[in-house]
Amino acid sequence: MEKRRQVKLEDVAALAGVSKTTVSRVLNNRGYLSEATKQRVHEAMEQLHYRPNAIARQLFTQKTNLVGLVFPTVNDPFFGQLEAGLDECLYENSYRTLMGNSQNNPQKEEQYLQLLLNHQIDGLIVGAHNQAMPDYLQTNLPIVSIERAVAPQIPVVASDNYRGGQLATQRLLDAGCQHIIHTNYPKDVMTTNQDRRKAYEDLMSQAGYPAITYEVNYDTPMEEKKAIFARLFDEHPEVDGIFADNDTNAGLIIQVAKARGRRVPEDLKVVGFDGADGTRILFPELTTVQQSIDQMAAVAVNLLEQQIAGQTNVESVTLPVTLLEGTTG
Amino acid sequence: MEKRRQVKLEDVAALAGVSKTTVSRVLNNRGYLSEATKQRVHEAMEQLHYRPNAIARQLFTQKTNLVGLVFPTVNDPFFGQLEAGLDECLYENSYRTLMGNSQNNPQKEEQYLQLLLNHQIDGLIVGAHNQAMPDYLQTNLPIVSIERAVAPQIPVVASDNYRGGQLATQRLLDAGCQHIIHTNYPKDVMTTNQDRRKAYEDLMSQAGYPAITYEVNYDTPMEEKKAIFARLFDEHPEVDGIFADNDTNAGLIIQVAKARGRRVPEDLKVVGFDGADGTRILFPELTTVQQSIDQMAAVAVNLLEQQIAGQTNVESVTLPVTLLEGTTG
DNA sequence: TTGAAAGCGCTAACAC
DNA sequence: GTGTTAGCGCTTTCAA
Repeated sequence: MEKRRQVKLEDVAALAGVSKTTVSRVLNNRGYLSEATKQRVHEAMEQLHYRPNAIARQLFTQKTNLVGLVFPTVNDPFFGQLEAGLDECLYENSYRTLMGNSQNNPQKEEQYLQLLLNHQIDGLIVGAHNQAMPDYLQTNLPIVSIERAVAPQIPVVASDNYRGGQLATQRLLDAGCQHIIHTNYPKDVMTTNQDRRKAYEDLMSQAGYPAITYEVNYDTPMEEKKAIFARLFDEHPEVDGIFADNDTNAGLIIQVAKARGRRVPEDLKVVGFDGADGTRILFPELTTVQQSIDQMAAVAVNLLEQQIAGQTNVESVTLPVTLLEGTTG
Repeated sequence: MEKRRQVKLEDVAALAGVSKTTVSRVLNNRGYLSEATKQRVHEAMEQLHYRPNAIARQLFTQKTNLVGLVFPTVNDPFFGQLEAGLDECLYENSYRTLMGNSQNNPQKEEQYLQLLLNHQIDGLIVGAHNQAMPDYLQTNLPIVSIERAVAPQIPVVASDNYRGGQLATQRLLDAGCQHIIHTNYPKDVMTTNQDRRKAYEDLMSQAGYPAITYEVNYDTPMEEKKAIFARLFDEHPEVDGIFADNDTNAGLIIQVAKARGRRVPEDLKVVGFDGADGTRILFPELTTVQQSIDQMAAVAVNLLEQQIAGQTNVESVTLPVTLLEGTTG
């Protein structure tokens, strides 16, 4: 493959009849320069279509302005909105975004992290939903975690999941449900979703009802998820309310329920969790607990900025949730 | 800010008692090396937790293994699935993904492109939906476009949009609709969506009906979109069928219609376009034209690979679409 | 089978 | 105001 010869600083210097230093100064607008020189250099740059080589600069400055994002997938209303928000906020702080979709595969997540680190990223925002917590996260690389406890010293941005779980469960209880079932990740998955379960269990216990949780992992294929929900209805035909830990599962559950002749909300009430914008457009009827997704993104970037600026003891942040009234629950 | 001193190749060399060259050779598995040496070097690397600096390597090799993605937003069922697919395919080809959400803002798109180019990316995949076609796209950087004609020499991966438009319109005609309205981008937006409109217009003309298109831009805020659709119903109360150029608009239209007391599909039939997985979960009732999104991603990466490998005359690819039977149309 | 030295493109002391 | 020079961490001729 032919290597295209790039216009470099030296070429600009030659054309403008100055030294590399001067061009560099013009480029970075540093130091004293005569207007005439600036002018000539700018002209030379234009003429040659000069574009500075970020790699070379990065090698020197040890700063890449790159932030890595590691999430299960971007193909999801919640993560999609979140990553779009992160990208936007990072952009405003003049960072570029390196995307890594781990597909909830621990091995892939590790590989991604390795690669991102090799790329000398300036920071990392993680929200992958698995247990892999490699010890190279123990570097002093600025890291922010979203909805997931990674390590003690890493700040977490999360919704008030316990409160969300309360809102959802209470809503179903208020609607008169007596047999409420919950869906969530397996207990060993270290995500803050577990707080939603905790709230559900506490409220059910207080109300004197049994708490039953069906476990569905993030990377469970869709058909398999449907099979699990079908089993739910087989094993618990008395179910009259379901608190799903995310809207996608809520949608799937409603599909399965309807296919079995259950009417929603007459025979079965369903409350979801997330309330992403995309979901609101396609499925506005869904009653759900809405997270402040855009705010999460903004806060996360802010916490990362703080760390990059050298601040230590960056505090975790919990954000409020609201119940969104639909017709399914 | 204190600069963390990184372990470098030289440190490994010192510890292993060999030269930098040797370590580099071990790293890249190149040249002849005695097993004993390899062993010692590997041990030293482990001991020091050595991680090669990709930036330094990139400066030399002029290859970053980075591919830029420029799309309007990742917060959308279609683009979300597409970018997730691209990221996955690129990952398999050992490329990392640099994300750029242009928000359909030409200025932001240009800035993104500049930044991506400065980062010395190895290739670019674009699907932004605006007219900005900067002439620095005329570099010999490998580029693939998705669903958008950028420049003659840049290969495009697109669905058979004309066929899709036919399928959708014909479906509505077959269902007995006589007043079918279409939504699409303004005519000057250079996207292949215009082929959907063309098909609609051709079929309407053949059937002897007038063709009416309401124009909605990608970046139109949601409330404004709703206002446009409300206007649609005001101006054309006789409408009995709508072919929306994407599922999100279809969803919005159905919301507006229902709010005005129209029953779908009894009073109004709606057919969308895209058929992304996420949409299928949340709104399975929607009749829509499904694009082969995952395949688009795979093909796009393949075309990019071809260009990176030095191949010229890379051909554009058109992919098939299918009508997905729902209950709304 | 291994090492010395030059250089990728840029920046920043330190001179003048 | 501007230039000289060294060096960021790595790879690769070329020589031994």
